[in-house]
Amino acid sequence: MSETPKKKPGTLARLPRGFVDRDAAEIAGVNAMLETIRGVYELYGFEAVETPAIEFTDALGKFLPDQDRPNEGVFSFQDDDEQWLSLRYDLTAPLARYVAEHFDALPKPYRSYRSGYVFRNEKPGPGRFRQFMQFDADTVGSASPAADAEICMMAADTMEELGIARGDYVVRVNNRKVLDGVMEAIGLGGDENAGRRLTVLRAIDKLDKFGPEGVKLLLGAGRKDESGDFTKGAGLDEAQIEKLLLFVSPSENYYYSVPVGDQTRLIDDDADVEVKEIPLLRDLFKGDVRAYYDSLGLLGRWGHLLQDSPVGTAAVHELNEIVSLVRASGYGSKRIRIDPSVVRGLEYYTGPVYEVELTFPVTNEDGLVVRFGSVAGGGRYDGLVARFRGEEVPATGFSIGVSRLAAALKSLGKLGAEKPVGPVVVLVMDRDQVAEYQKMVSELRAAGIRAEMYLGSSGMKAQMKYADRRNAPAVIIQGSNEREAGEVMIKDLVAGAEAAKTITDNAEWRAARPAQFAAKRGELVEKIRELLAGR
RNA sequence: GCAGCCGUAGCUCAGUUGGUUAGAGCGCCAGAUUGUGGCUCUGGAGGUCCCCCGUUCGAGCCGGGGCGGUUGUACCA
Repeated sequence: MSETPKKKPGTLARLPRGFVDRDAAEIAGVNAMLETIRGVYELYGFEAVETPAIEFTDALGKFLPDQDRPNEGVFSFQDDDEQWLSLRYDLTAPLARYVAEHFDALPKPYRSYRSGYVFRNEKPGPGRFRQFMQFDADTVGSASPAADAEICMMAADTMEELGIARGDYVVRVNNRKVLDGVMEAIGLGGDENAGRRLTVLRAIDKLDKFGPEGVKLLLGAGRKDESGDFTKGAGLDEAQIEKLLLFVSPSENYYYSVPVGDQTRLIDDDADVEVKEIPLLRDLFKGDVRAYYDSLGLLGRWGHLLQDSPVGTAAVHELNEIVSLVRASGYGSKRIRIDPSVVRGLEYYTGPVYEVELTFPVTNEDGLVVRFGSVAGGGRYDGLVARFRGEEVPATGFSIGVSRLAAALKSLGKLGAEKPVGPVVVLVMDRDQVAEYQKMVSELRAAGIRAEMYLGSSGMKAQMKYADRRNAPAVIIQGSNEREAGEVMIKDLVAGAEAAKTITDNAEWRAARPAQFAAKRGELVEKIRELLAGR
């Protein structure tokens, strides 16, 4: 007795960082979300296909892990036969493997969708986890910008089906080849400048985060963050920076151009009216380059700036086609727009890239207002399947970050974050009557009503607390009194809680026993059904 | 990875110039109430003061190192 009982050391109940448990409310909410997304994709004619969570490491397009840091970025391990395997870090690379493996049997173009967990071995942050869910849709085997346009429209539809209002999100579109063309134009072409091009692209990607001033620093000498840490810049000169910023500065005018006869006409994005012809405009603004570009809108400006670059010109044409396709279907610039700051995945994208951004302020768990930013993204990856086959296979697709989007929907109140209604609980009043209680449960279950018998060993008060905690709609009480009368006592917990709000006195509370009624034992199922139907 | 801030009960946090047995609120469990959720009251359980080393007669507090968390930044297939 004198000895204090030492607590056994035991195993620490803890989760590695970047991983989360999901409770019933969360699962229900996300499942509803997945069903909604699936509905939109099916409507667009996409079909389901799934691949496993583990692939050969090289199939994911990842270099083999080196000895010292085999898990840098990707969770990897060696199989019995010493081949390297990895947990997938996205759903696109595995799809490319799938398509390549079943190429002859698949209809092409091949539209498919899939959802699942992906894994990244990196530092987690707010809204960033090491295991998270993605929902992808891809079209493989079509090089047409119509395939890209379709994905963008589907992305917009998905957001609205999920309850995000028009104007609270935007699908931003860019083209990797446009960026390549610009690099060339400022003298950053060629293999020897590959490293600097990367730095420049990354700087442009930060445009909406740091603004033009911050990007200017990153393109030049470098930038210091608020903790005092310094990020080295791209080291461009004033003229190059000026040109780049002119190129990527957003335009108030969302025009796109359509050929009419041998002329090109500008069409206003939203109003869908013809504006003016380019040759006229060029004369009008002679001498004022900025004003001229502004009047052209983004695509007009780009077309002009890139007129000497074949790649850039082709890219602008692609964007023009995407825009005119989505406009023709009624998707205005509030929903889908060209945005110069979209860079994305620096590795495998080869053409149009897109990103879905939420534009409304989100209040996080700590009550702070944060910009939520990107919840989905994708683009064209014509080279990915080619890694498995000799020939290039054009493909485009996008990926929704389900976990992130779920958090945003929760903040909007569009995700059922309510605790799901629990089962009807049959209390155990007398231990020797367990068989009878179990029979009640069976009758309810046979009638399709969620029900359970209390399986613990505590007294009635604890059983009531249990039912409360389960969010049970009702409990069934049968003690000796009721049993002798051939009855059961049914207590409506929701109505009871409501009634109790006005009772402050303890004696009254105990005497009142609100919202409960006796029913004949034979009418149990019927009465419960009525009670639940009243909800 | 780099930089800043922070680690005391399940949670949120007090804790004096370094000094006896480390506290509060909330939550949890039980009783008041033979068989009724809430309120109230009473009682109870719950601590490696993140870890290790050092300084000291003495460390939750001071010093060094590590680990963990968080924020910014980098990376993001």
